[in-house]
Amino acid sequence: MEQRRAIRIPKFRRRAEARPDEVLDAALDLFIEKGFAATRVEDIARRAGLSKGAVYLYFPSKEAILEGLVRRAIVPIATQALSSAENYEGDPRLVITMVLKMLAAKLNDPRLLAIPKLIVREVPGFPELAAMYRREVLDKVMPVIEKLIRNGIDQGYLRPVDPHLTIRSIVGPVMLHVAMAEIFGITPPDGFAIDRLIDNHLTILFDGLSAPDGAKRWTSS
Amino acid sequence: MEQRRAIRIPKFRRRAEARPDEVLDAALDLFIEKGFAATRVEDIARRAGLSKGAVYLYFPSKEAILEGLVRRAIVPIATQALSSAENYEGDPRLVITMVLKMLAAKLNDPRLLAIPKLIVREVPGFPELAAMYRREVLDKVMPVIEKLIRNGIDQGYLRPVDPHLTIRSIVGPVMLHVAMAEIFGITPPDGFAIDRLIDNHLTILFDGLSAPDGAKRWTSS
DNA sequence: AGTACATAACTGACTGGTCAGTTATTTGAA
DNA sequence: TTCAAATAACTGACCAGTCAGTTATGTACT
Repeated sequence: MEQRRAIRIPKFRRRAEARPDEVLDAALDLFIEKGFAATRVEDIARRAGLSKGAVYLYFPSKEAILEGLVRRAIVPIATQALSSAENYEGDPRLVITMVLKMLAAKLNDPRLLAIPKLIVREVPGFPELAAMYRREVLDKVMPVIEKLIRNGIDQGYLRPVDPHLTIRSIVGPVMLHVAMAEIFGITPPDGFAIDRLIDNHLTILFDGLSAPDGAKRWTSS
Repeated sequence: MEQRRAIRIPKFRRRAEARPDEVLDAALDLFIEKGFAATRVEDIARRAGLSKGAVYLYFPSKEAILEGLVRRAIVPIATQALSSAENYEGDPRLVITMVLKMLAAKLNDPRLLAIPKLIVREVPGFPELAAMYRREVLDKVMPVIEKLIRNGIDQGYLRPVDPHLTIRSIVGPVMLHVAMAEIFGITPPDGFAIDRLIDNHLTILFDGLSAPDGAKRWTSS
């Protein structure tokens, strides 16, 4: 009808392979803003420049959109993290430092941070989501870290700890830092400060909280 | 259960001060089971032995039920944790150990664990909930722990770390352990094992992950 | 080049069901 | 007899998913 000048906006695009990604982008924006339950499929459609019906040409249900979203965001990160740590032989503290810093960088991007938030939030009503995340990410990443720790112990870099449980000691503080900032808005006085957090955390993680002088080695129970 | 003979179950109870608590109990059960959004007010009423309308005699809205629930569960715990740690002067590692074990015990109770889960889940659609939790719990508990750490440093028990950030190093691993078990069903081979986790965590927290021999003190960056 | 048919891409009104909150009415304790 | 306590039927709004119809694009034939 009206194409004013040179450029025309095509209304249909045949072979529209880009569409699913556009829908996913729009959905992520809205899920971040209002959460899964509170965003209507029609809103997603609108933002993607489509009608509601068209969305259902690409995704069978609203949940499928969420699942697609998570899968798209997750898989590349998991493989990246894996490549850093796999087949590494040396001081595991170097890899742990690297991986944590990489993780922190990722978590600075709101669009990536949104994914774990969505998972945590929607799990009760959508268990397959957690199952997928576990299958695609955790079941791949955790064994690698575990092996890293085990090697570190065998080679005398680390004290003999439980490798499986120690994963929580490595990652937990970072997660809690993010969660506190996100959920309760609790940050250090100088802002999010994730780099300072990681430095502080690594110091404690590797060398312990106890003062070296006068403090006997700690024994639990 | 049902009494056939002498005693009769009064159908109305005037001045029913017990009612709000009964509604809260019922609501908690259902929120644990299906989450906030998916439980209907009528279900809550039914389980409390009331009609839907009656619930609205005691609570102005569904959200008010959630808020009441959280407040009722939270406040006693916060004060209890506080009394353990306040005005303590001595090796802070003892208190930290105690508080973590107490925390772990609490988190074993599904009805208590449900509260933070509900908060995390419902924050996006109900920010006052997070604000309340922060006001009533975190803003009271965190400064106490921070002071504990500061004292520990001053008295030579602990190395000089950032007290505010170190809170995450203390609590984070426990939280992550719980979260992993709850959300993804990931536990050690021998079950939830929170006690073993805490032992492993405290060892690392106080004495560090590094092997004492041959390993130079860790310096970040 | 123009015309006709084919089909992929898309639309938006509609349906069926759900559910928070309201209200007219009933119950029973005092 | 009175009235707070409780009920059950009702209202209004919402929204995921459907589908009959529309529009843009491709193709084949002349």
